[in-house]
Amino acid sequence: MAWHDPGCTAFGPAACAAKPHLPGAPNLPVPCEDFNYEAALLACAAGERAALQRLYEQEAARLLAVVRRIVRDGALAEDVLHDAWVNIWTRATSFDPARGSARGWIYSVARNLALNARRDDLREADLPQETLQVLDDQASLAAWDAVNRAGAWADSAGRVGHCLSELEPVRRDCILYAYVDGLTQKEIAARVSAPLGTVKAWIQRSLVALRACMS
DNA sequence: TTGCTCCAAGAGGCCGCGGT
DNA sequence: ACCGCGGCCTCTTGGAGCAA
Repeated sequence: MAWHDPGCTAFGPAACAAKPHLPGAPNLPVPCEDFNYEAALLACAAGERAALQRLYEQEAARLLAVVRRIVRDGALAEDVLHDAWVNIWTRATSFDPARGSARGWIYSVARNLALNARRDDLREADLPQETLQVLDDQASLAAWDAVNRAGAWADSAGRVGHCLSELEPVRRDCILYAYVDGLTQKEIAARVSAPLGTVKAWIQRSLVALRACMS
């Protein structure tokens, strides 16, 4: 699944078209804070393919980061994400705005698929049944959390953005390269033209600073 | 052909040293 | 005290070799 419509074209494109990138940030799609997820999802349910494209442009990068953190495998994450978009498209009609936010629903779809993929990997390792049950419980909790606490999640994401903006640009880049783009520390060092040891220290200290800021 | 084991290479986290 | 830098250690992953 690959669309090539650059930039943010969410509902009300004028509202976010002028939104600037973070200074020096990686070239990621620009998420729109006022993106109407519910309208996009309902449009998907009505068969409007362009709505799925807008959702993809809005959330693809962040969903990939979330999935990648769960499955811990880049190629598998992309497969999971592909399945997630298919599910979002085919199951959009089952979304009920009365039961939770559209964004929470989207993340619950992706997260459940990611957890299932990870569980399948672990099952291949012949894990005890009780461990698998725990993973099932975690998947249920994750879905529940995503649907019922979407507001809190958004607040948290906002705090992350604020705390990231407090970091020096080059250090913020390192964090984004590592945890959004999935680059290795070696690749990051090459990209920011800094010694590997320095990049390691920057990431380590920036994470400490982020934790302190978030707490 | 498949499955298993071993090993080398790479990645990331932690820590210490030296400079400012 | 803080920061840049690099080394060390641990863990993961992928490939080679071998046996069933």
